[in-house]
Amino acid sequence: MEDQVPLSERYLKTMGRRMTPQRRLVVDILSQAEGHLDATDIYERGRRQDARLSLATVYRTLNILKEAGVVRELHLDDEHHHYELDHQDKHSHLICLSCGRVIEVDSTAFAEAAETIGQLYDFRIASAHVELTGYCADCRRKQEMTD
Amino acid sequence: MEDQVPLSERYLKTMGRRMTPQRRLVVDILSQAEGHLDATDIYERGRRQDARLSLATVYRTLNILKEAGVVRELHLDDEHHHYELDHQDKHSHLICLSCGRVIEVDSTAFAEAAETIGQLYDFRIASAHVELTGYCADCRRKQEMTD
DNA sequence: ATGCAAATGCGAACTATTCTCAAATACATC
DNA sequence: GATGTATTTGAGAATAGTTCGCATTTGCAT
Ligand SMILES: [Mn+2]
Ligand SMILES: [Mn+2]
Ligand SMILES: [Zn+2]
Ligand SMILES: [Zn+2]
Repeated sequence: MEDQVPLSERYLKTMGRRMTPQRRLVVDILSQAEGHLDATDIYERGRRQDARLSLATVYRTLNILKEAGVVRELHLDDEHHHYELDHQDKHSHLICLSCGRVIEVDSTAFAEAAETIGQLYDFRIASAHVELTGYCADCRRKQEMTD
Repeated sequence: MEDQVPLSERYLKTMGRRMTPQRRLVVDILSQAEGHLDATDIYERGRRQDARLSLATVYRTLNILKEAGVVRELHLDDEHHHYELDHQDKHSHLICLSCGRVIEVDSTAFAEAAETIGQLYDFRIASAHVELTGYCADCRRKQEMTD
């Protein structure tokens, strides 16, 4: 689960882009992260290793990695985006509209369906992203109590 | 395809919220729209029928309708959100990272998988949203020509 | 009809993200 | 290994989507 860096470098080269220490750092941080990081999280962690890293570079890097299909941009809430590496095992997100909790679920079935659709529409899928928004069991229970 | 209004009203009541002319108007605009509207689209169309409608109300209404599961918030690009009614036939979006084109595809299969997952995790799904980002056939062709 | 919590409008405020541009640097080529 | 150039970076200013504050209005339960 460590070295996503060489792989990412290949993706970048394919797009005619360069590998830089800053980009290496962002990929590295994402590959070591447990959860979903936002741009500021990445920026703060990055500064610990490179005190001159700028936030603009973080954003630029994330956008490039997104276009390369290396990174997924998540819309877990409306405040800002979160990011995760797109390689790891296929999973999707259940997002509770009430408490904001994010439950990760396996989505092998979704991934297969996506594959089929991609072929059907002659569309090269870089990233398949399923968001199921709704209400978790806890919140529904609380809801019922106030009725 | 017309009167989504009574249905929406029921959803609102369930959440202890009121039906207002402004909310009626937003639902009505969405139900008559062909494509995906952003907040400003809705605001401008709304002003034609109610010259005092405010943009803040449009945003507030969309957020409430989203929580009620009446409206889906789409992340078609990074500029702003787009919205569509969540009732109509199940479909998903292929979003080209190069040209921004949005292709609508049937996703009955996705919807069924979502249903199963919801039950498995005891999660009441309000909205299932599949975004497949990647590169459309046209853009891939253009890409190859510049290599 | 009455009362009150909820919703609206307006502008100001917030803040995530992008832009600008001079300085630094990756990397293809020699 | 040195050179040249297109790419990338950092810093801050600028942009723009979205939310907030508050006085006023209004839906709707009683
Ligand atoms: Mn995840
Ligand atoms: Mn659509
Ligand atoms: Zn919840
Ligand atoms: Zn395209």
